[in-house]
Amino acid sequence: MNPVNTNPETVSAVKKKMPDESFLYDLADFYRIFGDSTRIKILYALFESELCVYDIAKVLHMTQSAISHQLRILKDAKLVKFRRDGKTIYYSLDDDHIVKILELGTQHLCEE
Amino acid sequence: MNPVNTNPETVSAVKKKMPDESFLYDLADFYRIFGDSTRIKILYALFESELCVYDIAKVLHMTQSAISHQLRILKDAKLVKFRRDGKTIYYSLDDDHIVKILELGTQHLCEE
DNA sequence: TTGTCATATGAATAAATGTTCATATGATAC
DNA sequence: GTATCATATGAACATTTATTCATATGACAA
Repeated sequence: MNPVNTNPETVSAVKKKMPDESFLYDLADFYRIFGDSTRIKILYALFESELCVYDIAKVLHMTQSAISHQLRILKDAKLVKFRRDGKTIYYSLDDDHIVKILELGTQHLCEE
Repeated sequence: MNPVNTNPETVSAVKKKMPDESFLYDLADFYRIFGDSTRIKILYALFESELCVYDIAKVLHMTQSAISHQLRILKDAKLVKFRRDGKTIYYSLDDDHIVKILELGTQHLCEE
């Protein structure tokens, strides 16, 4: 049950260099947002043009409520921003890193 | 219930430029792997050094079984590779994009 | 104010996911 | 062969999470 063939020096060396717990949790939270196809689709849609909530729903063939819930998550993570025009609210991408992150993921997928 | 103030031309234009459904699902699946703190920790640990399963468990203060389950996911996604040395199996990072992706996430988190 | 449009949100449900526990596999030493 | 070490895996459980439905909010028009 208790392994013997381990390397204690390496373990403590790696432990020392590990980032803070809280940072690693924040990082995982950040990537989790990209880990849902609906949110990925919203980001790709907004990559082309700012869109109101109902138009995003039409592009994705989903309900307004489902889109609104996901936009809230994207908004909290500061991945999208919005502006109001009368009754309509237009959403758009809020960060240049997003495009780069999506591109790197694409690269990884295309090299197999 | 049925909104009137939408933009049909924009909707169809965005629809045309949207990537394939299957690609977007694959992309979400890829990012979902980064969206768990245990897997993020494993990746950061391997960033320093190749490690056997039980030493990863010691670094993260988790059970061997939990680590092994997560390594399977990372292996299937081709984010880690392994080599056998006798009874021991050493895991290491398998892709340069991983480091870049982790760096971009870090940048995003640090600019708030 | 009243009515309508656009969006947001709370509760409920169903599905996905991570960890634990027990056990299996696979390699080495005797 | 048997025993032991290192890792893998299946099933069960608990937690998280995405969508739906109904309803609330908030802005504009009449």
